[in-house]
Amino acid sequence: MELRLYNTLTRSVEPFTPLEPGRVRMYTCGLTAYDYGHIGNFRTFVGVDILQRFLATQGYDVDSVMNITDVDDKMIARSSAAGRSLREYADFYAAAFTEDCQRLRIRPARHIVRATDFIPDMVAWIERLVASGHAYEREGSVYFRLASFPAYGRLSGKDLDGLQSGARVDVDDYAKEEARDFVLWKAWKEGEPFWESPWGKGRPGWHIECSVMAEKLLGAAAPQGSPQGTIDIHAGGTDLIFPHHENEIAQVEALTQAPFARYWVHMEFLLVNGEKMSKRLGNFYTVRDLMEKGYHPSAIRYLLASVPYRRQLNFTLEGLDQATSALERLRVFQDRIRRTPLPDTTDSGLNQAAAAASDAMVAALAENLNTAEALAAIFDLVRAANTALDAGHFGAGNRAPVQAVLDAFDEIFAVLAHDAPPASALSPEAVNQLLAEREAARRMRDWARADALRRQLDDAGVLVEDIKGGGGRWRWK
RNA sequence: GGCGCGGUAGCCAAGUGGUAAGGCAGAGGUCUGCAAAACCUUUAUUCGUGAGUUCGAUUCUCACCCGCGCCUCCA
Repeated sequence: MELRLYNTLTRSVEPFTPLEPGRVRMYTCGLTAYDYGHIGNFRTFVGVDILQRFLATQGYDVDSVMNITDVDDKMIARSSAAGRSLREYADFYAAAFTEDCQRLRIRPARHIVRATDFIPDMVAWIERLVASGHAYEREGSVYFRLASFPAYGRLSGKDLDGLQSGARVDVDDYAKEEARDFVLWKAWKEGEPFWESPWGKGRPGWHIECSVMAEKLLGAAAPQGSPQGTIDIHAGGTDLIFPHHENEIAQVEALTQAPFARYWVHMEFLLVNGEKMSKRLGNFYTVRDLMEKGYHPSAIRYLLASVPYRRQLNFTLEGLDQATSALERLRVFQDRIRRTPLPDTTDSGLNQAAAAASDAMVAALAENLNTAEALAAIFDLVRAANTALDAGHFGAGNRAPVQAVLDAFDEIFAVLAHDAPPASALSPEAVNQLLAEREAARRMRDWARADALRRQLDDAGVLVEDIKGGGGRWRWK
């Protein structure tokens, strides 16, 4: 089914078709590795993950790149304050980022790249910008000459004149021709890490990193006959539209004379108590914070995924509780259809409902990734199937079709598998031992002992459910 | 001030020019030794406010009110 995507460039939902049939070249602005990512950051990455997973299920080969910025002002300041090298510091938070992505089941981009591994490419690109008159050197720094790129501002809808008058002058940037010009290469300052360049020691500006890595790994692979340098999708958080993505466009298009990206996809913000979650405001939760409070990464992912990406999501612990409960419903259902002994029959109406749910889910996702509507389709099927199970209509012939819908759902949402149980958890053997004792007590109608054992298991995080006719099941809470 | 997103039940949230999906929570019931899970019933005469267009608007138009974001590093 054809995907329709909102494109910031045109401010409308458009049918998506990649330049090269069957292959999507996509770049996502990742994290600056100066601290743990918070769940606001991960909202964007879960959104991107869902987009990429959906494209994959539609048969596309998704050639994706995500960068990790490993040199910037904050990192330099923090790493030196911590008495560690920039590289060491970046490695630590890059590893933490990878770990959090795994917990949240974010599939890694095909290429995860570090800015400092591409410095020579950045220098070369800046040299070309200087040579073509789009950039100039001042006192060892290089700036992009905005006056040379009239198309600036198209993505964000910014008025250039307004920018010019409104711009504040950074103390570092006194040498710029115009206040609105942005830095491509920063001259070295005492005590900072540096790389050699034609303009002396220094380091790249933030914006040039993404442009150059995207162009090297994806733009250069544009298919025959299409504009060189053009990629299919560029994604990131909405706050990146201006100035970051605007600057990226300028840096690339000034040289290639071709569109940098055909679709710009921006994920809306996560709010906390009605305000943007940000490191600066200090109102953030990391995945680790929430895990310490007993929440599961899969529930975090569910919450982040359940609100369509173009809508601001106000994060609350109550919302996370709700997500936990909703997800539990899906898991219990999956357990139920896997484990319940079924009669050798088929409820054909139910299989039709499964097919309808599957179609509705795909259609919802195809319409600009409407995850809320996709979930509704799944819950409709869950209720229909539970009703059939209760009534004894759910037969062996229904198991595979219904499970297939859940599998298709989880291929995108990736929430059904259980999280790793806590390290302190009882071993499965210990759990089974206690369950067996409880079963024995129940057969003896020793309810006091049975209930005590159930409480003991409950305290250890194991939820016990009896099944009619004897036996039971359990799960981690 | 400019640009953008949004205001739908207690909470989260979908959606359409024709009379309100789904989830969570609550209440009652069925089932259960008791639970849990599941199922059934129930919870918005109404979609920020006002006006307009229309046979009919939550959905279109205009105005206004409110929340948030970007305009500076930021997912």
